[in-house]
This record gives sequence, C-alpha cells and structure tokens, in this order.
Amino acid sequence: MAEHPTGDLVMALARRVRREHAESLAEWDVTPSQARALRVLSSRDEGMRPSALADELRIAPRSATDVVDGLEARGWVSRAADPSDRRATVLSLTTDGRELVERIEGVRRLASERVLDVLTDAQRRTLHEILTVVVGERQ
Amino acid sequence: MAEHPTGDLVMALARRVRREHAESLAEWDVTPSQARALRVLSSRDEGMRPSALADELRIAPRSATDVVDGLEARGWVSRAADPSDRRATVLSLTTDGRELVERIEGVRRLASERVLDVLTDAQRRTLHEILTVVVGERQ
DNA sequence: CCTCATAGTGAGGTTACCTCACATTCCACT
DNA sequence: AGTGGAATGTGAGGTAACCTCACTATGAGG
Repeated sequence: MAEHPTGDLVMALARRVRREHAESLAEWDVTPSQARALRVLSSRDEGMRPSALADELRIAPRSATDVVDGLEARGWVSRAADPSDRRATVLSLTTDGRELVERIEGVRRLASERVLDVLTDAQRRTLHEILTVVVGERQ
Repeated sequence: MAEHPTGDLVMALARRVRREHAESLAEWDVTPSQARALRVLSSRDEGMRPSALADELRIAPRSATDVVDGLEARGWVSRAADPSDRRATVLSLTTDGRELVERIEGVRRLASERVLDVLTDAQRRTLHEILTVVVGERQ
C-alpha cells in the first residue's frame, strides 16, 4: 500500500523492541516505568535525589515520589536522609535492586538483538553508525 | 560513558520523533491516541467498524468505543448504522476529519524529516533500506 | 426456534502521569 | 539575628488511555 516513510519504520521498529522488552519485564513483575527509573539510578554513582531522578525521566517531581514508593516497596531502592540537607532524600539501589538491573539490562540487550537478528553484520554496523549520527546530535 | 547498543539508539530516535510529532498535534488539540485512530480510519477505504479499528490499534474493543466517542465529539468521525447488520456500526471520516488527517500526515512527515536532516542522502537511503529489512520481517 | 457467537457499550478498575497546596529547610541579604 | 524567597519532598485530588466483566441486541447454523 502506502510508501512507508523512514520515520514510520523507525517507529515500527521501536514498537517491536519495546514490546519484546516489556514482555520480559513482566516475568519479574516490573513495570516499564520502574525499569526506566532503575536504569537511571544505576547509571548514576548512587546518592541520587528524587528530584534529579524526575529530571532525568522527564516527569514531574511529584511523580518521581510515586515511582520511588513502588521501588522501595519492592525492596529495590532505599531512601536515606541527606546529611548535608535535611530537606533532601538520597536514593540508592539495594543489593536486590542492583541484581535486578543487571538482569533487566541483559534482556534489554537480548530483545533488541533478537529484532536485529535478520541483518548481516555489515548492515548492523552501518545501522549503528547512522543512528549514532542522528542521535548524537545535540547532547 | 556506556557503549550505546543499537537498540537504545533506535529507542532514543523514536522518542525524539514521537515528541516532535506530539508537539505538533497539541496545536490542533488532538491526542496521540486520536491521531493513531484517525490514521487507521483514513487508511481503510471507509466503512470500518469499531471492532476492526480496535484490532488495528491493538486495543480492546471497549476502548475503541471511547476513542470513537472522542473523535465523534470533535466532529471528525461519524457513526452510521450498518444496513447489513443491525448490531454493527460503520465509521467514516467527516470532511473535517479527512482534512485534519491530511494536515497531521504533513507534520508527521516533517517531524521525522527534521530529525533525519543531519544525514546525507546516501545515508538516508541506506537507513531506509536496512530498516525495511528489519521491519519487513513477519508482515 | 433454540442455542451460541458477535457487535457495541455501561460500569468500574488500573497505571502513570499531572497540578496545586503545604510543611520544612536552606540561603542571601539587610 | 531576622526575614523573605527558593527549593525539597509529599498529601490530595484529577486525567487520559487503557483494561475486564456483564449486559443487550442481533445474527447464523443445526
């Protein structure tokens, strides 16, 4: 039917990766929004504040509270008082949380690899290269 | 920092396209879910049923009712009784609806073009080709 | 004509967001 | 030292876009 513009192809591919990934997450009863938060938390060298997390996730600070509530309830994240600022809270991954992140990272990689499986090595390298150019722009 | 896997690059790119597109939609006060529905409706040669729409959007039939409610309230879609099956309803775009779809399609194209602007023509062609391979798999 | 499937929708729930208001606490300046 | 303004996190309450379940009206096959 219609000529598929490149943008549509990107969206279709992203949708597929997202679905594969979400399916794997369901196994551990982790929501996508929790997975995103865990990922951000593990990328920082600990001691992150809820407000900074919100910023990174591009959600309102108030919403970060809810996400952290969920993560804390599952024992993946712990809140501690910031000694240098009594208004603030510092978040850190628990051992369980760090372990979970590792496993999630694994399935994430698998999910996209499974989708990109149909490409030759050369194609995959070229794709990576081109995407780096597009995404690399502006930060 | 971390080596970005190709899957992550795809997701980042998709996120950017989606945001650009969503911003444009806000101009006409159309929600993303409405835009998706309008797109499906315009792809069929009219006379689509809510259940078929739900199927295409991968949402529950009940949810399609709500989406159609919204589209009808804005005067973009009309419901009519199916003469061949009195249980069924046929949906069709109004003139306003069809006009809106056209404009949305325009900004969608612009949004992804703006994002892919940094590529050379050759790169863009290669990207399109590779994505076609990946996405083309299994319908 | 009786049973069973299908089309659409009311009722009510969930998730992941949002804004607004508020108590604390910190910071800069007078 | 004191005061005003900004920032931190969170309670309360709202919304969009989904969901399931139950129901009515209709169709279709034995």
